[in-house]
Amino acid sequence: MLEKTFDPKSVEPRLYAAWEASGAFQPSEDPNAEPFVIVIPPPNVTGSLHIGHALNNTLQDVLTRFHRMRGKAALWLPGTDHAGIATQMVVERQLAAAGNAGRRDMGREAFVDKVWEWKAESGGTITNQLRRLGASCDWSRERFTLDEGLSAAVRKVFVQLYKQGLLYRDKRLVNWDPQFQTAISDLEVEQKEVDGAYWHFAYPLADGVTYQFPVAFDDEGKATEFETRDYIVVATTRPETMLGDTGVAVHPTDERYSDLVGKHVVLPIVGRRIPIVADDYADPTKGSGAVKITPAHDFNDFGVGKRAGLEVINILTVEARLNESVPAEYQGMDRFAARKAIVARAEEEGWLKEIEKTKHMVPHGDRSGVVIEPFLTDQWYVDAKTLAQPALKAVENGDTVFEPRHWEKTYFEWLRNIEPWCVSRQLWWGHRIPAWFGPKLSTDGEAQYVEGQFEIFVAETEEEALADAAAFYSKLGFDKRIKVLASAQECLSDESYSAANEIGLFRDEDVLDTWFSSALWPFSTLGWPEKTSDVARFYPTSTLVTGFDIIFFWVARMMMMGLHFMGEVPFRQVFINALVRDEKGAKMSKSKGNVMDPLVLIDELGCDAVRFTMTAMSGQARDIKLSKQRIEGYRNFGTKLWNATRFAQMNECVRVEGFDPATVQQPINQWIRGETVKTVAEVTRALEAPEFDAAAGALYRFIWNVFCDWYLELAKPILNGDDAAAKAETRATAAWALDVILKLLHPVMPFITEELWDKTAEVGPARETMLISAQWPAFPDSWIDAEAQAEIGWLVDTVSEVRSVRAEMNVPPGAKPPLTLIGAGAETTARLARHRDLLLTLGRLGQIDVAEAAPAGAVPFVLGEATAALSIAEFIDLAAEKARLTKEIAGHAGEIEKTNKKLNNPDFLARAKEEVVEENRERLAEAQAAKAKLEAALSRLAAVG
RNA sequence: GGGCGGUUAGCUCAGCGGUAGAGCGUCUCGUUUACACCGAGAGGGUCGGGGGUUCGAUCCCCUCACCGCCCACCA
Repeated sequence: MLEKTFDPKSVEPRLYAAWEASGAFQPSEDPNAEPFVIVIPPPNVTGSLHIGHALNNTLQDVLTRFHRMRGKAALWLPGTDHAGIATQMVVERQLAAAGNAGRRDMGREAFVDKVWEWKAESGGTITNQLRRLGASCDWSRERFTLDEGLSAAVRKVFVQLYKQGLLYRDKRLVNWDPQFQTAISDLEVEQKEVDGAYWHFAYPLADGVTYQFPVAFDDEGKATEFETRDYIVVATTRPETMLGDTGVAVHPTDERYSDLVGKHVVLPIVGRRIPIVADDYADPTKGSGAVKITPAHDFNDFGVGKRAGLEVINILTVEARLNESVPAEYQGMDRFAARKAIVARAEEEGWLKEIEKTKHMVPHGDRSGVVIEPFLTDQWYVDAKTLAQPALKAVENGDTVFEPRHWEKTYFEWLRNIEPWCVSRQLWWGHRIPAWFGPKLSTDGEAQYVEGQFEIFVAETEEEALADAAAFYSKLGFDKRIKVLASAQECLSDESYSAANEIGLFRDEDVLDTWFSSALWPFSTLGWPEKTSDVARFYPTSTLVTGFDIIFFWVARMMMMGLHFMGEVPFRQVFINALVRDEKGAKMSKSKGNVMDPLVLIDELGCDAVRFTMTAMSGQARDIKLSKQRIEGYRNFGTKLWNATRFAQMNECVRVEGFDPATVQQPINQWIRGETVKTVAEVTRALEAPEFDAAAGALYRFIWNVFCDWYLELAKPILNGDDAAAKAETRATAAWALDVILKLLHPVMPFITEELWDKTAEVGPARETMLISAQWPAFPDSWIDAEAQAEIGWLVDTVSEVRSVRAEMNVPPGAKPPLTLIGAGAETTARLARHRDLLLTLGRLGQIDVAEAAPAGAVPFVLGEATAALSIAEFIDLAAEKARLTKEIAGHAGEIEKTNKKLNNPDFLARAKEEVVEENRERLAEAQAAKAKLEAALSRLAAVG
């Protein structure tokens, strides 16, 4: 006998181990089995399972289990991401906490070793947590973005893109993160609104130049008053950058300044003469209309500088301190300290004209949280624009479909406006860039280094790079030995070249953006570039389930790389799941303290409850507001199923070998057979779509409101009755329906269903497989019996009406009043005869009669063509009953009026579909009949009262 | 400044051209031998405002308002 409630804590680990041991997580080897493949969005190896993972991975597992049960070769391929910056940060922090040397003191090799050590110890956290969620991943295929095979894939991709001209090195402004001292991509920059100011500076004109500046205007906006100025005003939100100014720009059509173009100003503090140039970028309506230009530290200014041929002066160090290009007193100063110092100096010297407080958007690093600096460096870029074209086309023509569809717009929008992707990072933890630099040598006469310039050799291995270099240099006439040196410094030293008669190469120090390796995930995990059977069988994958926050970071890039290297989309469908928020709709964050830990929830309420909640709520477009109460409700749902099974067990509802539901005779069994078939169809349809919430809803309603609330209640009289045949049939049907329920519910609630699958096999025929490997049900529509549906529908209505009247009239539960049917047709009379016992029990009735007229003092209600009357004279409250009847009549009257209006409208009759018109006619007739009956009852009542 | 969502019962959300739904909460009743993590019943909505299309609009179109998110180099 089952315990009174399900105990998830003891069951979950046991069943998970059993599933894994059974080999069910691995895809079927059957060559005829159609593959169904999901690659997991690899969580950061530093991560731990949060509620978003719980949602995302539940949905993936639901799909995987569903398709597995449908006989597909289901593969859910798991793995983790090395997460460059995040992981490096974690380990650095840990080193610091333990009082160890920092990474720069340790050196690269030692530090990277440390990270691997950390990974070996703690890297398994998240995958173990996925197991607790019940994730049926094929762990034998688990991958890591930095493992041997994936590294080979990364190298191959890098080299090929380079050779195809789709990956190149370029010197341009990048988003520089001074905290991590690395470049980051546009996507890793977050604009945040902060309090700031426009500081208006007056830059003095050089060479004694003056001009007339308008200060008063008439109604038409014409200048009426001028003042003579020997300065030009510029505004800035970043005063410290003025030390790197190399020009002032005004708009070419701005008459106020037209005489000044070509003149110069003398930059305060620095004393540099810098030109005033005309450029469309300057907006005459903003500020003074004149703008200072700092090409090395502003993306716009960089463009202006290029067009106007201005000097580019970098004034910052990698830590965003002022460097040696600024006057000595400011060197080494932090950028924000410098800002204050410059403003103070400007005020003191009188060239600070105004401070205008404002809020403005400032770029911040998404991981470091510090203000990003535009910084001029050499970096590697991927020509994303070119790669984006096939990725756009593939979604445009439906090779890959987003669900919900509207996310495609977001995808298009980004890809159509895509910028080159900066893929190099000045970090240590990651895929080291397979590029080697050699000296640029002058080719006329004696070998000479060309200062600061390099030849680049991109190759998958050092040997290849050396060979490439040897070929290259010998072609130029330098027949030297080529060797790889440890550092750039060594390589640059002329002595080593001259003395040893060799050319030194050094490998690029940088690593690749983590997303570079993630972009290859759908094929690299299958073994590419090796020609593995997995690649052949499982690419392209079926469905990708992920959050909208990484459509750009990940989805779009996988599309680009997948199409480019595999010639096919990486997945057929992208299911975008919502973002989980707290019950008030706020984003969960540790700092807000509103985080719901899925593992705690699993501990408290069971994994199945958490999973069902995630599935049921996944329909929400953008946000899921999660409350614990909701999860409790679904925990209760599990308990309900548990107890229904317990009831079945107590009543010896045992599965019968060879039982054929098609042959059942009892109306309730025919009926539940039909309801079961309908539910199978609906759940199957919903999971195919996938519409997870629809699947969960159908399961919930069927199991609770149909199977438990009605079928089991209707079965009770038979199960307790004397009709042995009916009893046996009902037992077998109940067991059958329960089996179907377990199968249908298994993808969403795997643990409780597997446990019940096992427990219900203690008697009856043995199970051939665990539920996880059982076959998904499918039944013919012919099993839906219209007559049984109608009959049980009538039964349910009758019981509901009786209960409703009893409750409204406050009839004590113990009272067993008689019920009289008046005007019942042959069919109703027959149904009554068949289900008399049921009606007596469920309606708590004393007896049921068929009569010509209602007995005196009976409370009437309409039941199809008949009227039913409940004899409860002793409990009747005349006023209450009058009120009840009056309200019912009013309801029907409203209905009649509305329907009449429609049916009297010739346009409606002429244009509406015939079945709609017919439906309205029926509705009218029914309402009229019901109203008449109730009115008669009301008048009888009035006569009595 | 562009783009995308949302606005339906007290709360959280389904529905998306033909009689407004669910869960939770509320109220009433109930220890009937599966389940109080339960059962029975009830109340509760001019489907954000305004136009339009249609025989008919919560659903389609336009417009406004409010909420949220994403993208964007404006001093």
